[in-house]
Amino acid sequence: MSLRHGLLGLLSDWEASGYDIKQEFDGFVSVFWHSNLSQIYPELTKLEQDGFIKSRLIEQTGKPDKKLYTITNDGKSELVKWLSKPSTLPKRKDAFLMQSFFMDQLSADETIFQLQTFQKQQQEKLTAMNAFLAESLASIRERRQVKKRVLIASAVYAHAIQQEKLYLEWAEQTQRLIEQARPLWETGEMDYELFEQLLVSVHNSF
Amino acid sequence: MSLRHGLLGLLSDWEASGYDIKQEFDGFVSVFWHSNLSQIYPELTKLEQDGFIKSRLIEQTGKPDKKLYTITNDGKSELVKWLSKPSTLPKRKDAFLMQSFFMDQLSADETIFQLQTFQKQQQEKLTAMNAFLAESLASIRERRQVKKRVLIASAVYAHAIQQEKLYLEWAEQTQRLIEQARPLWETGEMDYELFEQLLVSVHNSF
DNA sequence: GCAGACATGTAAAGCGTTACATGATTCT
DNA sequence: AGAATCATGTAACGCTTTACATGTCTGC
Repeated sequence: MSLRHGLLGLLSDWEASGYDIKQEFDGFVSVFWHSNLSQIYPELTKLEQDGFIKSRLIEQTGKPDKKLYTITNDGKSELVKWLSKPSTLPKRKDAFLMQSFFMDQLSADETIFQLQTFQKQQQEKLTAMNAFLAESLASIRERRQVKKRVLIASAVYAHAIQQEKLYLEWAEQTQRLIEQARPLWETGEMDYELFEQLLVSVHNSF
Repeated sequence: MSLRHGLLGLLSDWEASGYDIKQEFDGFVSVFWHSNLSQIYPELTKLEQDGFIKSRLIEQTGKPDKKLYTITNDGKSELVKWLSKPSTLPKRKDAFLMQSFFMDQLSADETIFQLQTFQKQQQEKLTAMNAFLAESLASIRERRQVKKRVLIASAVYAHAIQQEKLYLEWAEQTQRLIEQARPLWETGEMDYELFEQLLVSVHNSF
């Protein structure tokens, strides 16, 4: 039931089309949610049928016509109801961490290569996110836009950046760990003292 | 296609039943994946049909009989094939961050209450995770278990703990942020200088 | 006596992704 | 000439969750 409430949330302070909403899901909102147009359009139709949003048709020339949605009072109270409900802690699904977990099945070089590939992509993502936040902040300043949503959005995005940064650092650290544990990968065995030392270093890294 | 490979990964160094695997999904593995028995059992059946795993029936008294699965050579090479493939960056879906993003629709007190509720649950989770890691490390030491999987598992788990800790700290920080921005919540307006200052503090928190 | 651990499954409903379908305008 | 942007949708398929179904033993 989260896409539903995500749509209501976005429409709670913004008149938008399905297409507009998709842009947000690919931009700012992507740090905590995403969705496809083929899911968004039917969900908007359902929300309108339930009376939580209503639409008006904008005829355009040169571009296809579009439907702009706004939230109704019913929709707003449904949103507030959802916001007031304590949410269960998010359950993580992370295919890359899962891959990492099983990488004892690969050679040391292959393992490090995989971590490096991830690291590069992650670094690019972080750079883009930093640029995006800087740009947003600049635009907020320029327009002197004092809004609650703007403040929270910054806090949420800053947190997302920190998360991604931590993940990047982990990928770097773990490459060094595998490098140090090379004998274990190469021969399947290792001096217990060194092993213990590595475990301790992992434990102390936080 | 990730549950499939998760099952192969777990069976790659362990003979286990569907029920055993579910225990792992609720324990250690839960930091990066989870699943239900009603999904695990059919998937195991499919994997066996595809020749990636094979089973033997253990007859038990007092308990229901159980099927223990082991990985086949085909299964192992399928796993390695998957492990060697670079995975796309994980896309986050986090209903609580989404709620937070829209909390400008609640009062300052309600917003802080929601963050506090999350904080408490998150604190409990972290405490449990710390205890779990300490226990694992103790058991590893006791059994002098020198294994690649053990080393990676520790690194993965330590990272998961850091992630959760960061999230907890964010919830604490954000409560303070809302507190400082109370005029914005209460009256809808705020001194631009103070607002800018808050934005800068969010930006500098990382 | 009842809850929980052990153990395996099926069925239905809900959620999410990918592919298909259309069509004008603008940019490279 | 071909790709990208704007704009809305349907259909098929796959993945995930929740509910249903069964039955013994152990501990409170």
